[in-house]
Amino acid sequence: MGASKSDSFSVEHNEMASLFKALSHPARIAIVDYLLTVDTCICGDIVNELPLAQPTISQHLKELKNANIIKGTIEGTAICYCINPDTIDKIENHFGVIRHKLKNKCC
Amino acid sequence: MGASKSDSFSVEHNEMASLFKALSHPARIAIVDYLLTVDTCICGDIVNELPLAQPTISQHLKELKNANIIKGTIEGTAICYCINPDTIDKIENHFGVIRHKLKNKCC
DNA sequence: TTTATATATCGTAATATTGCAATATATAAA
DNA sequence: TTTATATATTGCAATATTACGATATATAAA
Repeated sequence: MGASKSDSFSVEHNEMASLFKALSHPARIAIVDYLLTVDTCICGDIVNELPLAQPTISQHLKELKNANIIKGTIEGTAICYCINPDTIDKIENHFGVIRHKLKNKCC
Repeated sequence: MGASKSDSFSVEHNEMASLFKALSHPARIAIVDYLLTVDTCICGDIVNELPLAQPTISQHLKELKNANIIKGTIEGTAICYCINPDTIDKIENHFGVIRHKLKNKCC
């Protein structure tokens, strides 16, 4: 085997797992962090910020985009990336539910 | 290649990535969800709840334990698993910081 | 049109993850 | 001690991820 049995789980569980998978690599955490640090959304220099080759960064950006964690809009030759607040909401909400359920627990 | 270049990233970025990696599989999301659903922490029946073989579940539980997302204490022959609220705090705090930074952004 | 710059895609090697059968371990009950 | 029950570990095959060189694409400037 090796493929995860995603068909066996609920849509919601799969959705949350996909979101977390997109955030499960330090380079992608660093990208999100960097996008939040710079003042504007015009971010053509992610490649210079991280110790990875350009194709590798492009691949990580694609995964973040596919997971709807970031959005990219074309600005001339560069691409402007920024965080998608809706997805952050979704994740925060997930932990809000966990927090709420934890309140009624023995530990 | 294939191994992620974790040495090249900050300890904090690696830590957050590890937490998300532990949550990046639908079975592990389902386990956390189930632990929050049952009334008590005595949870010997996770195997019956999920469509996976016992060794597979054991492996997923181990990953959640290694990431400090769940704790397990021995209760006779069974093991009592429950969520570690401290780790939930850590993740919520991470998104709190993101949320705060997003407030000062253009998009 | 040519050149420069920014990003994406392809192909591929190295490594990691997933899932499970078989087996081991450990405690409780008989 | 023997048997039953619960969980962990081992070993391995199938698949996924990571990283990057080479190359493609696309827009801007010269």
